[in-house]
This record gives sequence, structure tokens and C-alpha cells, in this order.
Amino acid sequence: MPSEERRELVLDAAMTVFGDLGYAGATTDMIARAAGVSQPYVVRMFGTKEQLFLDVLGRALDAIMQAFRTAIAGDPDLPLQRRLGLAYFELTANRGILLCLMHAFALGADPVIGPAARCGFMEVYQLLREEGGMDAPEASEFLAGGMLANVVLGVRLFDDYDSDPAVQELMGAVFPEKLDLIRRSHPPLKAATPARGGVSAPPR
Amino acid sequence: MPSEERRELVLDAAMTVFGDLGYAGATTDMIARAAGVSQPYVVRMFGTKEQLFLDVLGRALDAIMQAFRTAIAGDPDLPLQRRLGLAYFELTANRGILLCLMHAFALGADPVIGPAARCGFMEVYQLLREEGGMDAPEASEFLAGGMLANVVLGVRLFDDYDSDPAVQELMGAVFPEKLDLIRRSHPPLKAATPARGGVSAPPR
DNA sequence: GTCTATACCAAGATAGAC
DNA sequence: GTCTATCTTGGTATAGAC
Repeated sequence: MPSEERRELVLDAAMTVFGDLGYAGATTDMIARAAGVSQPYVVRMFGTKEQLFLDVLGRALDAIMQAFRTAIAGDPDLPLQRRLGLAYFELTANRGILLCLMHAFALGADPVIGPAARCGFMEVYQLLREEGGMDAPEASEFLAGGMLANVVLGVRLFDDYDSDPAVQELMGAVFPEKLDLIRRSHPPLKAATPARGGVSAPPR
Repeated sequence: MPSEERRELVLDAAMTVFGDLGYAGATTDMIARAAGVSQPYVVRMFGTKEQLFLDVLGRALDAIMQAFRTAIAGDPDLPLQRRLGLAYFELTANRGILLCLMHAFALGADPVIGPAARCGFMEVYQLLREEGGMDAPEASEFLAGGMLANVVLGVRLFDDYDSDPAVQELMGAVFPEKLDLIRRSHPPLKAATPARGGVSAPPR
């Protein structure tokens, strides 16, 4: 089987694992396992874990930009905000895309990931402004909705969907008319979530 | 000096370091250094790094909830959205608060941090809904703006403020009338950010 | 192109002195 | 209450065989 395909497989696996655990939390070994290859092979392919993350970030950004461009060129009978919203929603089917972006966006202080994340974030903004023809308030409002969607995804709110009416209400506001779809692609990991704990006591 | 004070010092340091590097990226040694104590002492105080992060998360949530409650009870001549927006903006002065929340919100898959993050997120939503008297669309719109502000903070957009007019425009939309203030409290780390790199080549 | 074996280092946690 | 020293694990990266 072609090695180019292998590479794509590893990138897919990396996107999922990085998405769930973050850059530092993920290990090259988990990624290798998820892709069905050996750990040294994944670092062989990408040089370093950091470079692998940068490649994953680039791929996530490409996915968003392409989805938005397609939406902008799409059916002119729908308003642009609506078309872009739908395109964003579809990205949601692969939560790795959005979650890796969120992790990158939270790492602005990193000397190498930070600049890449800033640059990618602004690329998306510019796309909305220039190719999408939005003005600044429109673009930032659209981005804001997207960031909230990312957080809802990242925090795994669906895990509490059944047990908490407030979650149902909020998710209904964030993903209007799309609830059934999004729940199908993100099955809960475990049962209900307990209360957040109080302050820890020193041991002994 | 009282050990309770020491504990606060360590929590402050942890909030900053976790905010910049994330849960997994931060080390207890960095936190200890930042607080001016020894590494074993910080794990002694909190039991585990994980528990320390949970405590920091709880403290960040408390800060937000208290700020919102104060805003809700504040000057009734200003509209509620405005009061809450100002309160949120003031939280920005300590970026650790918001950044730790973002990191936690991106770790929903974690078996112990995930539930705490979900619970905290919903607490904030419920506060807006019940004590703030917002309806679901209002609350989610407000949250969306907050999440975008978090991302702008996390990705360190101010670092490129001088060199990129688009950054100025976007930040003007996200923090209206507050730009000078926010730039003062978040001085750039380094120079300009280069383009994001292409695909990495295998070595050798 | 892909693996096994392994070197090497960093980080969380423990023991125990003061 | 706080430190120094250290144990132990686990994770990235390299060497080198197939």
C-alpha cells in the first residue's frame, strides 16, 4: 500500500488524538497506535511531534478554508451567514478539526505553535472579510458563534444532554435544527457528570 | 509568613503557567519556580498536579461567577449586557483566569477534568439565565462573544497588533473602546509572526 | 518503508532531614 | 511547613536491522 496513504492515515489519527488530549497531552505512541503503525515511524515521517502538530493544524485550517470557500460560492438563494453556518456545522462531523484548532488557539504563548495559530486564525478572518464580503462586526459575530460551538464540542456537552435540560436548551441555541445530527456523530463517553469538587486538602 | 498566603501564591502562579502552557504542557516545577517554592512542595500541598489544576479551575470559575454577580447587582442605568461585558473585560486583566478555562473547556474527553469543566461551563450559563434573567438566545450570544474574546487572548493577537491592520480591526470589534487598556495589560512577547509553514518533509 | 530495541531525558511523586 | 535528594515512569528520539 502506498506510503502517501499511510501518511494520511497517521495525520487523521493525530488529529483525533491531539483533538482529545491537546498538543502536550497527546503522545506520539498513542497516535501511532491509533494509526496502526509503530511509534518511531511516526516521528520518522514528521521529524518531531511539534512538526506533526503543525501539519495537523495546517490540515485543519485548510479544511475550514475550503469549506468556507465552497459555501461562499454556493446557492445564492440562501443568505451567506446561513451557508457559512451550515458549512461550519458540517465540519463538526470530524471533531478533530475544530478541537485541534481550539488547542492551538490556546497556545499563543508557544514560540512555534503560537505564530502558526495566530496566522491561521487571521487567515480565516480575512477569508470572511474579503472573499465572504462581510464587514468587521459581521465577521466577528460569525467567528464568535463558531468559537462557542467549538467550546460546546470540546467540553463534550452532549455527554450530559440527556440528564440536563439546561444543556438541551443551550445546545438548541448553538446548533439550531441540527441537534439530532450532532448527537449522532458524538456519542457520549460515559455517564453523567458529578459536581465540580471543592478545594483540595493537603494529604497526611 | 502564613502558609495560607503561600498557598494563594502557588495558586496564582499555577493559574498563569497553566494558562500559558495548558494542563499537560505545564510542569509542577515551572509552577514551583514561578511561586518561589520547591517542586515537591507544590505537589505536597495539592496532592497531585491534576488536583492542583482542578483547584485552579475552581478558582477561575469563582472569579467569573463573582464578577457576573456583582455586575448583575450593579448600576441599573446601564443595560445588563453592557454591565456583564464590562465585567468580563475586567477579568481579562488576569489572563490566567480565562486561559485556564479555555484549556479546561478543550479537555472534555479527560475523565476527571472533563466533568469538572462541563459542570463549570453550565454553572456560568445558568447564572446568566437565572440570576441574569437572560433568555437562551441572549445567554448563548453573550457566551459566544466571551469565547471569541478568550480565543483572541489565547492566541495572543496583540502580539501582531502593530504589524497587521486586520488584527487592529478585529480586536476593535471584539473589545470596543477598550483597546488601549487591553494592550497595556498584555505586552507582546516577541516580534512579528511569520507565515504558517507548509507540509513537513521526511528527514534523511 | 517500516519495524525492534534502546538511549536519554524530563517530570511527577516519595522519603526523609531540618 | 518547607527543603534536598532521589526513585520511577513514561515519552521523544535515534540506531540500525529487515
